Formats: sequence, C-alpha cells, structure tokens
Amino acid sequence: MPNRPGRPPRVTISDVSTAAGVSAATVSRVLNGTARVDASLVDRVQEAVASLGYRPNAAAQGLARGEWGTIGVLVPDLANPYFPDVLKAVSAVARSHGRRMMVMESDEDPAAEHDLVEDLMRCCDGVLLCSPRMSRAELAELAGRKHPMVLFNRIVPGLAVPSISVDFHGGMTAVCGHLAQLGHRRAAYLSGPSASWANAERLRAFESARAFGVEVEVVECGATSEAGYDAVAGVLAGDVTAILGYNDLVALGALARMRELGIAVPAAYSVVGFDDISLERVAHSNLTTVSVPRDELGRRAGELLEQLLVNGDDAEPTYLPMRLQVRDTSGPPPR
Amino acid sequence: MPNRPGRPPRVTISDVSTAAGVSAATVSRVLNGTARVDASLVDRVQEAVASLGYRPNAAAQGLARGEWGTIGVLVPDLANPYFPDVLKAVSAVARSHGRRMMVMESDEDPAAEHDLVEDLMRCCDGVLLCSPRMSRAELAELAGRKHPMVLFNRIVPGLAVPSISVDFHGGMTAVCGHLAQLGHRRAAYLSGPSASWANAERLRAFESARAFGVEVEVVECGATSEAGYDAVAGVLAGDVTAILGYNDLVALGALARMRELGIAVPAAYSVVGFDDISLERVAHSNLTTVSVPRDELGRRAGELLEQLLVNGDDAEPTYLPMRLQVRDTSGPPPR
DNA sequence: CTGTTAGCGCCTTCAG
DNA sequence: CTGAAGGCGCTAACAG
Repeated sequence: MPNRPGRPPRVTISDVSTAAGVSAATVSRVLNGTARVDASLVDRVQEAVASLGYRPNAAAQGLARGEWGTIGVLVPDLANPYFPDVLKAVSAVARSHGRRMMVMESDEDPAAEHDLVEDLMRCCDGVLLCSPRMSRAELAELAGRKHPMVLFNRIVPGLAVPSISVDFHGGMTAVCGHLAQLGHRRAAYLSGPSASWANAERLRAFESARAFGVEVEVVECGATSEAGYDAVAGVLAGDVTAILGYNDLVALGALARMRELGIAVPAAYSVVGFDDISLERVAHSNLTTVSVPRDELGRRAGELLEQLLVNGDDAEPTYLPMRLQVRDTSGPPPR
Repeated sequence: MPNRPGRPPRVTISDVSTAAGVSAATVSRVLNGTARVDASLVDRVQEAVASLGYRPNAAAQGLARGEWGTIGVLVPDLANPYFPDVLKAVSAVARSHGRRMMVMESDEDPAAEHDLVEDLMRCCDGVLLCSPRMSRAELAELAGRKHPMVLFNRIVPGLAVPSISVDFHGGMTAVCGHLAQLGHRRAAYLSGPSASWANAERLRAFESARAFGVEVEVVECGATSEAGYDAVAGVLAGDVTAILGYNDLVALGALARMRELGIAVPAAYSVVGFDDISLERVAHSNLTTVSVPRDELGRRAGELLEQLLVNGDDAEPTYLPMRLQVRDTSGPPPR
C-alpha cells in the first residue's frame, strides 16, 4: 500500500523486525504462534508491535496464505426483514471461525447476481448464496467454478452444491390444513414473484390441499406489504373465506387494507401470513402465520460452508421445518 | 493461493499471458484499461481470459494497488430493524464507487467494538462506524490511527472524525411539543441504554420540554419490545398521561402490554415511539412516532467516506432532521 | 530456535 | 505500444 497523502505511514512487518532487531520471519512467528520463539525475542517483538502500532496487512496475508479469512454472502434484498436474522447468525458463525463477512445485495436482479457472485469468489474463501430467481443453468455454471459455495433458502434438485433451505411446501401445507380444519373451502393466495423457488414451493402445497377439499385461487401480487395492500381488494369479490399471503408483509398489507375497508378479521375472512418475521418481536402482532427458523438457517448455512472450506465436506440438501403459529387472524369461516 | 485439494486449479494472470502469447503486463493493461493496447492483442487476451475463466485475485490486486476496494461497516446489532435500510444504502453507495462492503457486528459489546474496528482497518479502505457506547477516549484513539473513518449515528464534539447523525434531540423535542399542544403535562420516558449517545440526546430534550410545562419522568427500560412490554406496567400507577418509548420497539412492546391490560390508547394514555422503523411498511401500523431518514443516513455516511477516501475531505458533523409522524396512538389526555 | 530465501498474484515503473 | 523487472507485505520452506 503506497503511502497515500493524508494516510498514516504504513508500518510493515519489516519495520517491526528492524525495530525489534529480529527477522521478519520471527515477527510473523510471534504474531501467528506458528513456532516456538525465545521469550526475550517475543517480548521485543511485542514491544515493537505495540509502539509502532503495527497491524498485519490482510491482503498480504491473504496472498501469502492462500486464504482471505473472509466469506461472502449474497442476498436479494438487504431491507427485507427476512435477512437481518440470517446475516446475524452467519456473521456469528463466521467470526467464531475467525472469518470476516462480506455482504452484497443483488436487488432482486438476476443479471446482477451472477456478477456479484463472481466478484465474491475473487475475494472470499467461500460464498453463501441466496438466489431465488437465478436459473438452474447459471447456478450450475457457478457451481462448476468449484469455488466453495453454499446455496441457502433454495434447493435445486440435481445441483451439486450444498444447500440448506426451509420446508416452504410443508409450511404452506400446514396452513392449508389449519384452514381446512376450521372449515374453509375456498381461499385466495396472494402470490409472490412467480419466478421464485420459494413461491413455487408454496404453490405445490395447494395441490395436496385440493385433496382435502380446499381450493386455492392464485392471484398475482408480489412480496411487499404495498402489493398485499393493493391486491387484496380484488379477491374480496369472490367466494373465498380465507386469504393467504406470500409472506407476512403481504398479509399485513392486506390486513391493513381490510381494516380500512371495515372488514372483520377473522370473522369475515381469515388471513394467514408466511415467514413470521419479527412481528411478534416488533409488535406482539397477532397474525396467524408459519415461522421459519431464520437464525438456524443462517447458522446452519454458515457451518455448512465452514465444513466445505475445511474438509471439503459435501452434504445432502437440508430442509428446515416450519412451524404453524396460530394467532388471531384465523378462525372459522362466516355462517 | 496454493491449490488446495478439491479447489479449482487457480488460474493466474501469467496463465492468461502465456495462453495469449503476451506479457502479463499486457493482460493487466487490457483488463484495467490502463493503457492503449493493440486491438489484436486485446482480442487474444480476452479470448484467453474467457476460455480459462480467469478472474483477477482481489488480494493480489489490493496488495499491488494499495487499495482493497472494500469498505467496512460496524454496527452494534444486525438484527435491529434500524440497520438494514442503512446497510442497504451504504451497500449501494459503495458499489456505485466500485467498492465492496464488509459488515461486522459488535453485539452491543464496547470491548469487542475496538478490536473489530481494528480488524476492519486491516482489510478495508475505510470504515463506517456506528458505536453508540464507545468512550470518547477510545474513539479518539481509533481516530488517531489516521485510517479513513466515518462515524455515523453519533456526534462526538471535538472528535476529528467526519460524522453524520440524526437530530435525536430535535426529534424528541418535536414529540414533547406535540404532546404539550395536546394538553399533556406529565409523561413517562421508557429510557434506552443509559450509556448511549442516542439516549442522552433524547434526554436533553426533556429539559426544554419542562419550559413548556411538560414534565417527563425517566424510567429505565432498554431498547427492545420485550423491555417496553415489561416496563410499562410500572409507570401506569403514576399520574402520567403519555408514554414515550426510547424507540418504536419499546413503544410497541408497551402498547402490546397495554392492550392486554385493556387500557385504551390514546384515550387513557398517549403512546409515542421513536425511529419509525419499517412499521408503516410492515404493518401499516399506526404508532405516532418520529422518523429518521435511515437510507439517507446510510447514503450520506457512505458518500462522506468516499469523499474522505478520494479527496481526504473532512467535513462538519451533520445532523439529519427527524420528522414527526402523528398517527393514531396520540391524542388529548383524558378528562 | 532463528535468519535467509522464495514466492503468493498483480500492477507499474522503465526501457525498448 | 509492449515486455522485463521490481515490489506490494507477508508466510513458508529451507538451512543453519
């Protein structure tokens, strides 16, 4: 690092070594505990380090060691309340293994995703990828890079990449079962991004639901509360008695609109969310929903990557279970 | 990077150069557009790059260039709904300047903060620091490192570090004024972490409020909805007619508890939050609160750092204004 | 135990 | 316009 004006004069390992009257190798050994060093030298080195305020340059270490000490995480949307918990867990795991965490956001743009992953690969030991939309082909191409990578929040059959996700299908099935038992026969689903894996998984659940006498009509919506707010009016005209949101945001948006319209929930309609985002924590909210173990997802994904980094362990795709949270917005249909 | 087993054989710039029959320097020039290169060579290089799947090693680039192309952000708690928007904005700014974003979390632990900042300095061109608790002395010590750093969400008088924050004092003053005009005379403040700057700023506002006939009693609480939930019962015994939360989480926790207790809001008590976290977005919630421009905070902080990095620009501390959001939980006091 | 010697992969002068 | 040479800061053999 050339001394740029205004920056502190960089102090390097050789500054320390001359100050301490030892070789750079010894300094390195002391700092990394790589080998036994005479106690007196250790002292001198530590003094020099302290007085010069020396900190090893991470890039140089990375280059020499062949490891960056960093993992990368790519998420579609940092502002989505789904991810902070995940990132927090990933960060903790990474740190516990002495690694830093680089974070990137694709802004839901599949085109950008590819480049960002490539960029992460240039500067991270491993990559944690959450990519709901990326095509199988592109994923396979990235996997072919043989760069350590773990896919989370999505499972791609046949893809040779360690993956961990959530049993969205099972979660939505639980929702349908809950409604069926309450006596509902027809529901509307405010659908999320149609290209997303997570949405497809939810949709699959509606087929089994039909077997239990519950018919779910799918309505294009989106993934935000605004989308839910806007979309809900359209389904009230029909004969449904329950409204399922792609996620909690959508359901809450719908709820807000329904409240404005003076519609009683759950008396007139049941409303069910999906994900159980911080609402309980934030608002002791009473939305019936299914919860995803976000911190466990982050933790497991991080550990999976660490395993991959250390042992090259591969592993079977894992689905974390969701849990139905029956609260106040679901009840028997009217009449 | 030595070829670790199971990893892809690393392809380096010299692999490309031999494949293309040119020198490494030329490859570098082509890739970085550093100088004119004969069109035919450009083609050959690009072909070689593509066919070998070459990507420059970021650590090596960083070492050679003296820049990591990375900025670091340290926040106290990733799961706090305050930060995602900030990070999102920072990430966008960083990317727009061709930099990556490293994220670390101190877990509200002032001891850890110091080490983490140091670590960030070893691997980032600049650091964005949100440290509500760190002592002035420690901050000054870090500032003395002369490593580009911007403090956000806090202003420390006399500290020679570019800082950007939010006018918490003004925000809380607005809250008090609002309540005063509604006719409230006594309120309780569910206080946040007493060591935090942001809390101190809020407290200062209560002094001016007294001049307007509003007396605010301060109650230890915390920063979470659970804390608000637990603390609120204690203040209902007194003669206050309004309850102010350290932040929205606290206020919402309090609200939830009050709802359980069957207390009417705002008829019996007004409740006011602080921060205006995603609630409107998440729940079309109706908490009266004051909003902080989180994305602007992130954006400005990012730009400030970029300025610092590029021109060494210093700047006066900036306070972003808050805006009072009068919604449904505040009204005139009973009687 | 310690110092010396080579790189790690890339960029950037400096000649040509 | 291009190649050769040196160095960024650190670590990892390799000899003593």
